[in-house]
Amino acid sequence: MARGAAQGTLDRGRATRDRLVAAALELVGEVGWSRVTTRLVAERAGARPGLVHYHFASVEDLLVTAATGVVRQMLGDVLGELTAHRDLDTGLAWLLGELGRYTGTDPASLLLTEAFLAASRIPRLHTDLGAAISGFRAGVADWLRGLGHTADADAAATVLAATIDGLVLHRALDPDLDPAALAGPLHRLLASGGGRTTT
Amino acid sequence: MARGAAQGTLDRGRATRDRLVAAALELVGEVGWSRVTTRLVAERAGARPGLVHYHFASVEDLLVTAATGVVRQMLGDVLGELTAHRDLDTGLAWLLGELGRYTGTDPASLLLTEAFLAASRIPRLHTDLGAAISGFRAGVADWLRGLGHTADADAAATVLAATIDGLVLHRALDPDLDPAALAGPLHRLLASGGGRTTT
DNA sequence: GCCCAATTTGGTCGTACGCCCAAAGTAGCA
DNA sequence: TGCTACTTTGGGCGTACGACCAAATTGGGC
Repeated sequence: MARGAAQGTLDRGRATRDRLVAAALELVGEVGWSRVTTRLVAERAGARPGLVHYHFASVEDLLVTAATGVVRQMLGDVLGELTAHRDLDTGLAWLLGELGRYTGTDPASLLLTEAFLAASRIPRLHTDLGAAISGFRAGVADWLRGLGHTADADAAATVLAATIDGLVLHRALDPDLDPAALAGPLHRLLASGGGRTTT
Repeated sequence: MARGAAQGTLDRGRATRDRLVAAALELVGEVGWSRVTTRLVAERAGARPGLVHYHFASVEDLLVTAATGVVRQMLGDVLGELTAHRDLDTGLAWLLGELGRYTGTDPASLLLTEAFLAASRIPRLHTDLGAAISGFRAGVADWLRGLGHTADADAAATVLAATIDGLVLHRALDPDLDPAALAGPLHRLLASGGGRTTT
């Protein structure tokens, strides 16, 4: 669809395509996944409606492409920064601070939830998103093991990943919910020592 | 809109209204909140499209009414059964077993997530759902305090509530995710003792 | 057995949608 | 400079939607 010829023209097409993707991402957060339309994307991207169907097979194709890319990058960035911390306290503090930046009602938070939901009805998105989440969990588990968590790093990482998304969800309904106030319970969750790890 | 007259006719109207609500709930899970249409609800309920706008001001009004009712009842039931357990171990085991019944792709799970998402764009739903969640958290915190959790019951309850919804979300993408395997970390999370509760 | 309010019917109106396509435009390459 | 592939334009087709309403129907109260 865009392969094997001149360079400059290809670059122009790529730039337009990227603008369409960016516009789609904004709109998913603003109006919701299923209310993103050909004409809406085109208007936001400063293009004609017909262009959308030149670059993408369908509106759904555009949305899946956009969502997969941005979620993968988001999870990758968080994992990279989190695992750069060499102890649980500072890592958790950073994570909770980062979580505070997502109010649950901003476009990025909504996009994440919309993508989860859409994945249950779109096989390709289901596969790609599942792989991204799985990778995130594995990375967190490795980080925990590196910090000396010997008992159930995989389970702890799974709970942490779910909790993060759950908090984004709940913060949308309760703006007063402060992630930083949850450090105590979460620290216990991620610590492997304590009185009950094997039984 | 349906007040102050004969009984039998009112009952008939109520029954029809209930059928519309039930149909709407099913469809939200099947096709998604924003793809539920007047005609779809009517067909599922075995009624004519015009009826929807006799009983409800709009399709959105119908969806908000339906979702608020069912989520409130769902949270109430879970809270009631959970707090009936008099120790952490059996309570947590029951909760994780119950969680196993929601695959994340069944209509009930999807409805919950759809409602969360829709609440960010519909003020009335935002208010009602926020109150329901807040009540759930408070109930869980009370339960924990009753079990001797003295340090940070509110924070622990908040994390637990978020984790539950997060797990429903993640299970939709990963059917192999077994809630029962997460008892260890979650038990640490909810226990108040341990080595780090005050600092 | 009649009356009237509650309920249901069946159809219409205007709008917006996704997808498609023929034609025009644009820019590297020979 | 002319060729060719890539990109963009602008409009059109068929479909489905939400909302609305006048007329018909139903059934309990008098």
